[in-house]
Amino acid sequence: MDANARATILKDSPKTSPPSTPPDGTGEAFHFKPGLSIGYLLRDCYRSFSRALEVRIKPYGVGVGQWFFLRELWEEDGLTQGDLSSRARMTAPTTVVAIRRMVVDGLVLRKPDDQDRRKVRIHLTGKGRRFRDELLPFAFEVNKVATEGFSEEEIRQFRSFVDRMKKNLSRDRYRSP
Amino acid sequence: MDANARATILKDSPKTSPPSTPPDGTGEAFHFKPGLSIGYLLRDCYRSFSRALEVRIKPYGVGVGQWFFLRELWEEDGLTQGDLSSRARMTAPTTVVAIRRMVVDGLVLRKPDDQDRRKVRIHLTGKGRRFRDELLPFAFEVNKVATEGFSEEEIRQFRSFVDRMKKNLSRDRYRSP
DNA sequence: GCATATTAGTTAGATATCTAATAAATGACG
DNA sequence: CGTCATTTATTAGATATCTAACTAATATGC
Repeated sequence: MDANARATILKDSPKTSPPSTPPDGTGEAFHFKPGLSIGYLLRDCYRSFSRALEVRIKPYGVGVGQWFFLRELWEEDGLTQGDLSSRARMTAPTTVVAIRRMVVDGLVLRKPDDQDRRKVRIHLTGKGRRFRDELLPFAFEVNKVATEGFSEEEIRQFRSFVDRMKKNLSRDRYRSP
Repeated sequence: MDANARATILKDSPKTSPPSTPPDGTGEAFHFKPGLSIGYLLRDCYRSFSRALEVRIKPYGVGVGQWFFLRELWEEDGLTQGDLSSRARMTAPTTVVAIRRMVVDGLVLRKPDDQDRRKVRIHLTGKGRRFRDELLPFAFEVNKVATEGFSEEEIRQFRSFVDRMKKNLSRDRYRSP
C-alpha cells in the first residue's frame, strides 16, 4: 500500500449521468463544481501539508497536535500555557491535552509559576530539546516540497494572498438573522 | 461575547525576553518565526474559512462534516457512499458517520442498490433538497468575504498557487529512513 | 479589607477526521 | 461450480480540535 494513494479513492468515476441538478435558476446562476471552490482547495492543500509533516514526525512518536507547541517551545522555553495557546493559536483546552500528552511522552515538564500560582510554565526536557535538531528540518523539507517550482516572487505572493484571505475572514462578523 | 474575538486569546504578550534559541547553527541557519511559515498560514486560513461557513450553517443544524456531502448530493442525487467518499474527498468511515448523522437529521435516506447489494445509494429527502436553496448561497457568501479586495486575476493566481502546492504535496513520497 | 470581577487552567462532552480490522457481496477462473 | 480475490460498507478505536461550564488564584474598587 502506498501512503499517498490510499486515503481518498478518487475513482475517476466515468460520470454515468449528468448532474441531476436542474438549471432551475434559484437565485445563484453560476454553479461551479464544489471540488473546485476555494474552500475545498484550501482544505485539500492544508491536509496534504499536514499529512506530509505527519508521516515524517510520527516515527518519532510526535503528532501534529504536539508539533505546533513544540515549535513555540523551541523558540522560547518556559512559556505559560496561556502564552503557548496564543502563540500556537490553539484554545486553552487543546493546549491542556497536548501538554498532558507531551508530559507523558517525556518531552516537557510542568512547573507552577512562583509569582502567580495560577500559571503553569512548560519546560522542555532534554529529549524535547534534542528533538528540535531532529524534527525541525522536516518543517523546512515540507515547505520545500510544497513550494517546488515556485519562484521566490510567487512564494511571496502566495503568502500575501493567504494572509489577506485570512484577515478578510477573521474580520467576518456574521450574525444569523 | 464575540464569535471572532473569542477562540484564540492573542494576548499580544509584550515579548518579555528574547527567544532563548541560541544561534547554534545546527544545520538550518535561517530560522523564521513558526507562526509565519506557510503551513501555519494555510492552517489559519482554512480554519477561518471553515468557521465562517460553520457559523452560517450551524443555525440550520448542519455541521461542516455534513456540508461537503450535501454539496455533492445537491449536484447529483442518489450517489453511492463510495462515490460520495471520493467526490467529497473523505475516507469511507468518515462518510459512514456523516451519512448516519444526516439520516438521523432527516436530510437523506439510504437505499440498497438493486443491482449490487453491497452498494448503498444516498437520496436527499425533501428537507435535504430544500436546504440547497437556503444553504448554498452561504458558500458563495463566504467565498466573497474571503476574496474581498482581490482582483479577478489575483483570485485566479491564488487558485493556481493552492492547486500547484496541493499537487506538489500529493506527489510527496516520503519514507522514513 | 472584604466582595466582586478577572484570569489561568481544567474538566466534560461534542465534532470531524483518520487508520486498521472486519463482514458481506460479487467477480474471476481453473 | 467452488475457492480465492476484490469491492463496498461498517465497526472499533485514535487524534486533534472545539465550546461551555467549572475551580482556584489574583486583582480591584469601594
